[in-house]
Amino acid sequence: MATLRDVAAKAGVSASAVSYILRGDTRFQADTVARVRAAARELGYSANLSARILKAGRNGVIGVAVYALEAAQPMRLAAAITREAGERGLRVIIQETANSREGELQALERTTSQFCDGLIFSPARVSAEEIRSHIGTKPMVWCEDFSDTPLFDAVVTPSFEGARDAVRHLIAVGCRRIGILGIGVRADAPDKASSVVFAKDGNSAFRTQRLRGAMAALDEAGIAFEPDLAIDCSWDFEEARKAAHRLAARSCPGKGGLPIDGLFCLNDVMAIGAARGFADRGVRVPDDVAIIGFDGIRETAYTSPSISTIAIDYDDYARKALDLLVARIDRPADVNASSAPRRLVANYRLVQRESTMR
Amino acid sequence: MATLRDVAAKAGVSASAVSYILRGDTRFQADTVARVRAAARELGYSANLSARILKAGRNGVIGVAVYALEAAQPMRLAAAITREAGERGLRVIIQETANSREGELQALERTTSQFCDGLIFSPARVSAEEIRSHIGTKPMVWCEDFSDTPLFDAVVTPSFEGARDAVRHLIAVGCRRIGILGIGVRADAPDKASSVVFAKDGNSAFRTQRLRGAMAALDEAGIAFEPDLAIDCSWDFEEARKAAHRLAARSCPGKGGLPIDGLFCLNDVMAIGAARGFADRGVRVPDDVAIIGFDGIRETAYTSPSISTIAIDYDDYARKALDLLVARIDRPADVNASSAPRRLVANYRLVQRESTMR
DNA sequence: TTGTAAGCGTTATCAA
DNA sequence: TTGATAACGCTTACAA
Repeated sequence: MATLRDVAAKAGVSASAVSYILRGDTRFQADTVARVRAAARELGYSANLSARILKAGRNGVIGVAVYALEAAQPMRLAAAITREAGERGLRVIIQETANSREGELQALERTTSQFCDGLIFSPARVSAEEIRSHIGTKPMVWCEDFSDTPLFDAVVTPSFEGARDAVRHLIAVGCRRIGILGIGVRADAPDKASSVVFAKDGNSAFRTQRLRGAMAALDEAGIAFEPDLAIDCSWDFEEARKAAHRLAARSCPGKGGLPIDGLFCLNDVMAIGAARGFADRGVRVPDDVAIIGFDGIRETAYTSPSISTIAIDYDDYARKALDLLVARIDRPADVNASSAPRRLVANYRLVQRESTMR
Repeated sequence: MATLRDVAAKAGVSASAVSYILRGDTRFQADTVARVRAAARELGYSANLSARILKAGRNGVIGVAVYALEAAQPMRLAAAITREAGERGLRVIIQETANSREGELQALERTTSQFCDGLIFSPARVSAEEIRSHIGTKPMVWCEDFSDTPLFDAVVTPSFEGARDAVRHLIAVGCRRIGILGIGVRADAPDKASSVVFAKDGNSAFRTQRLRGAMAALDEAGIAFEPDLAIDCSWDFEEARKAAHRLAARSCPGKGGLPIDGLFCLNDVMAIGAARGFADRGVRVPDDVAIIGFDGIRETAYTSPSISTIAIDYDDYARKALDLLVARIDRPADVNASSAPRRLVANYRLVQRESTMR
């Protein structure tokens, strides 16, 4: 492939002149500029980004690490970041962490971080301090960080508010016995009945936020929170489906034998799974149980019935993440080190679909 | 971040010794090796991959370019490649091309190609010659290339065989009036009725293959191909849904007013969309129309009804793509240039689900 | 068994 | 207005 020197030789100037001119430096003579541009075009020259980041410390590439390439929500965000970055003249590369500590460390200390000006990441298995020690001064935006003493800029989902609106919506369409699917019960917690429900793993404070938002909505409607209806479930289609099977099997003195008439799922994947699980057992959605999810992944519009959800505005999320990241990338290292981390909240809206149409 | 020199200084050896030792060279004294390893660990050293590829031309990273980060099929493959590469000690980065010429060129001449030892890619808007001129001698595996005179190694989906099996299956469950959804009618083709059906865009020979496979199955069963039942449709959920609406509206002298009793969709996304479209109109799947898709994306198992499909073995696909790529990466440049491109075919199997259970 | 030195393709400093 | 030149962090002959 053509290098700077090839272009320089062809245009009859020095390599440094080519470097300057191609990056838009204006202090060269018009005909020199023209010659260089022509030579570059003819040779199909394109700057080597590895060399560029090595020397200049920047190359206009943003790295995004996601826990799974096949998970709708993180890829929705990654796609939004790619689009938004493109409009700002930045390129994006994606890497999978497989939700493992090893995968996250790989992304941090090798691949992604080394090719990029900055990272967008939602770590779950590596602490903030470790991250800092791995990436040094390289800017990072930590998605969904709710730490009290954050080390990084963050964008977060309005988990509390969104969850509250979701449950308010269920109540508004007539639900009174509302289940919550996908809570994490801490293994060492005394009992679920004490209403002390915790996230089971890593940095999933947002799960707790969603739970609290749901409980707030119940509370304001004067509906008692029934710990029995807060159902532990991993955030996964098949698990949610099985959970729905169990719910359908649970007999109850009330009507229809079903313990609930509304179900708030802490994410959309579970909502889709639960809907499928109810369909398996002849439970009608929304007639017997209304369902609402959280995230706003595309699939919620495609299922039958389609699923109501708290749709996060991922374009807004991406915009905010890039604002934060680019600000740090553009800032001189010293002032960067001394600027306090900021936390921005993404927009959202409730989308009503068939699963709560009644 | 710690560099080779930092480690060398700490261990009291030269930088080259560190480089050799950390890459497993055995000819150093045991205690030197131990000192270097210890120093590297304490400093949290990790080789800079940009520097490495710049100097050595290799860094153990594979680039995958996909047309959309939110499309199930390419991401299924990207995930499989990531896993398989991980087992071989390689890392993977992903980039989106947005199915645009500009996006594909970006991936080729900038981002992905510059950070990687090789590329896995399914270009649609850039010709083989252009690609060659952009990436030079960098190895690439072209997914779904059916060219008669290939310039690159390729892995392909068994489109003909899979499609034939799909339609054979519809026939086996009793379908006789079989629609085919998602053909591309070439704008300048004389008429569809002449059975000359072409791909509309870029390098989508696999579409033609699927169509031919379907027709072969009809043929061997003695069922005449009815051009009227070959339905043009972009490979997209909403378009397929609308196509199903139109089919449901089409009156017919036969039974139930429906012109078809089976539908082969050239990919799964359309199959899911068509199923949803039929549900919208009260057409029962599989009772009124049996549906089968192609690809084997995860979502086919999740919908209601679940969708039968030709499930491509993407793990096998990934393995084959990496075999081809790694062979070229490991080969010296000269012998590489003179080895003819190879084409491998991925495994597949038919998965029967509710949409054809009858 | 280890070190020296050149160079991968850039960018940035300084001089001309 | 332009051009040498020295890095960036690494690998790899070649010397010692």
